[in-house]
Amino acid sequence: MTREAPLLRTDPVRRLVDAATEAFAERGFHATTTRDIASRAGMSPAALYVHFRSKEEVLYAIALRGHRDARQIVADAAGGTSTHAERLRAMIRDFATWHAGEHTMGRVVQYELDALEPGHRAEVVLLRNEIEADVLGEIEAGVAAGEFTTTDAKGAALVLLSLCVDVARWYRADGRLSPAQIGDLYADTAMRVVGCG
Amino acid sequence: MTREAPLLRTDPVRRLVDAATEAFAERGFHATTTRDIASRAGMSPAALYVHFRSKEEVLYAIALRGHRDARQIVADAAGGTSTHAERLRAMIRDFATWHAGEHTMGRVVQYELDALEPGHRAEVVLLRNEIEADVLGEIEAGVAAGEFTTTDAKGAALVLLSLCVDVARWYRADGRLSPAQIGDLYADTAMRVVGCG
DNA sequence: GTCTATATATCGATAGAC
DNA sequence: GTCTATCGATATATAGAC
Repeated sequence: MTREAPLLRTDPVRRLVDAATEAFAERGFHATTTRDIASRAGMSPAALYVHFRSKEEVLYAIALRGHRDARQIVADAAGGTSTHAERLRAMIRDFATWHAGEHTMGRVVQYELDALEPGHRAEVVLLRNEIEADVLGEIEAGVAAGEFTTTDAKGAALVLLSLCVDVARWYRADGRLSPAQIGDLYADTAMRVVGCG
Repeated sequence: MTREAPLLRTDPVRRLVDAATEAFAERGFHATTTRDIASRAGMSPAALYVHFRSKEEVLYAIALRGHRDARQIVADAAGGTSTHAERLRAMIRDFATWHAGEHTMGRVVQYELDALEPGHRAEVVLLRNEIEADVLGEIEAGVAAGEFTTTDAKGAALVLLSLCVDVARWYRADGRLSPAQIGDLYADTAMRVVGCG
């Protein structure tokens, strides 16, 4: 059995990425200084450049991790249940819950993409397209199976994805609804939007 | 009859506000330089400070105008029709259409508020609360009148307002849907969400 | 009220010791 | 791999001529 990697808490790359995620979410990419990121990670200003070539590369690392996590959430929710209604419910519930619980990551992932270099941005857009295709595919399958009555599957997919993403904008930890409650509200809303039940 | 004000096109304050709105929407408040704003308005870097005390004051002027416009859109839509369903339809349709057609202003209004100084921010939040109260009030009135079947008026209001706001994030002029089509899609969605028809 | 020129501060990124 | 020190570029905002 091989040795484990160093503890996550002491992994400098992980510490820098986590620190940058918080900073970017609070103040935005352009308003965040590399000094601030390094300081939050308990390092000197120069330490960031040992692990990343630029501030933009830190954002790229965050965007990749965030989109891969989100994609996994949706893909996992799509498996394991039988009806299209239950699958769509689970997808929207978990995607909305993720944007609430991980709103710090979500805010960076959804609102700082324009700060990525074109090549990095294009890579991230591919992951976004996969998530959108997952949701649209489930709606269209439900319509084909007679579970949903909507005549505008694309419109319904647009509405539901937009709703989930916007949770990252307005969610506050001290608000009225918990992430799980938001997930339930949005799953119910999804059923109404596609015309189910 | 008194003289008219100077032509809008030559009003330097208006030119600076319009230039700043475009710049903030494209690159964000912090990434926009005062040189860029002045240059877009056809002025020297120093000219901005003749009309505004700081870059933040330009954002404040934009945020006030944007929120007042949006509030007016919703208030106007709430008048002139008879049923609560028609009123809510009109409110959501026009609010969504505004965020599409005025997506440049909408993006600044919805995503750059954190850059405002606390006092200015508080003022703008008051206007936002009025819009939210308008929508929630209409839903609750519709429920009381037996037009809507939802048992969660606050949840429905949250969902509908979030949907409309997020249009400013994803809308592109070269996209599949026109502002009017988005308005119709969202008005239909509103009826499904509150349980009407 | 607009300009040119610049004061002052701070940024991203690098150099070199350890 | 982390640090201190700093370079070069660029930012907001101001001074003073016209």
